[in-house]
Amino acid sequence: MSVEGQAEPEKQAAFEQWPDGVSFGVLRDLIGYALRRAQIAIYRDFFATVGADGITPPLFAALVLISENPGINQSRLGEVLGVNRAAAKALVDRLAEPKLVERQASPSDRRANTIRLTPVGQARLDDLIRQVQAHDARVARRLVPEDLALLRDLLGRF
Amino acid sequence: MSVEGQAEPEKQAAFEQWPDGVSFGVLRDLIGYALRRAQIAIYRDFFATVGADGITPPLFAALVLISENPGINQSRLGEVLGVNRAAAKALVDRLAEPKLVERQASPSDRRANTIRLTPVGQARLDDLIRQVQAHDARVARRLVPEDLALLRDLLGRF
DNA sequence: TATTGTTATACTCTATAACTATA
DNA sequence: TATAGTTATAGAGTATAACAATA
Repeated sequence: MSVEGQAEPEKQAAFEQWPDGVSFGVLRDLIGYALRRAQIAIYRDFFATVGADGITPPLFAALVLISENPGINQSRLGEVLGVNRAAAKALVDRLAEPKLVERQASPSDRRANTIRLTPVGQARLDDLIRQVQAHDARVARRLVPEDLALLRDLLGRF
Repeated sequence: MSVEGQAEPEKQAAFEQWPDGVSFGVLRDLIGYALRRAQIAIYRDFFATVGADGITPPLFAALVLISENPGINQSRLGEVLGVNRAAAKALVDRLAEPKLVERQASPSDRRANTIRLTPVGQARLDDLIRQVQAHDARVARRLVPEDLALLRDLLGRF
């Protein structure tokens, strides 16, 4: 029921994995496209769960990697995440702005920064990890542990 | 060997699936992150194969769906692809500009456009399908058919 | 009232290219 | 020469919000 004079916010259409009544042609046979559709479904759940904090999947991954590898530099962080230096800098900027991470001059290489979490960042990450784990368990709820192990193995072959 | 006065274009660092020497912490256990890494690897191969034509994975998917469902309207196309109306319009615009698809007024609903491939678009898609199938087979080269069937089933459960 | 398409706007993600400082 | 970080720029992808036309 809409309040007079106020439009309802438009609801996002549900994402059906393979809707009926439409032909997918060759897309049905492409494993890359099956992966893409699964990813869309997972991202939607991620944003519904974690997104309110402004943390996106790439930012979450960066936070975890910085936490696990304190003192890592930006270029290496980018390599590990699969993005270039400029993109890695953008990620670190977005985490540094709210003071979740900080840059320090590297003692051994005056070109490089070392990146590490602040105490606030670590506390925040601890919370985020709980949220993301709940999200991950929810999207994988139809997979038993053996399925998950198998899936992990198969995905590792790309 | 660089020519004097000309810098080499910077090479993109290779994307190792799970590089050694760095700790992934909780990321190692999140199935959503395993999916994300597989997707990064697949996208890189897609762009190396097909990207020169300016066709991206979402545009390719839209082309196939329009081909398979001629006369589909933009809103429905968006629903099927998992994007909203505005994003669906942007995709159709990008395909209509080089005349791969065309909009026609719907005879039954004067609000709606029907979208279909042009002959040029269909010929182009036929070529693209060949390229994308080769790409898909290449990225899945370490998976036997039974693995692929299994993977498809597992991905369908998200 | 609800839906289709459109427009305006904004943000994330990512790349390329060129520059500075160091190595 | 090569590498780390930075800056400027650009483009893809996507969302929200509001509007007009039509259902």
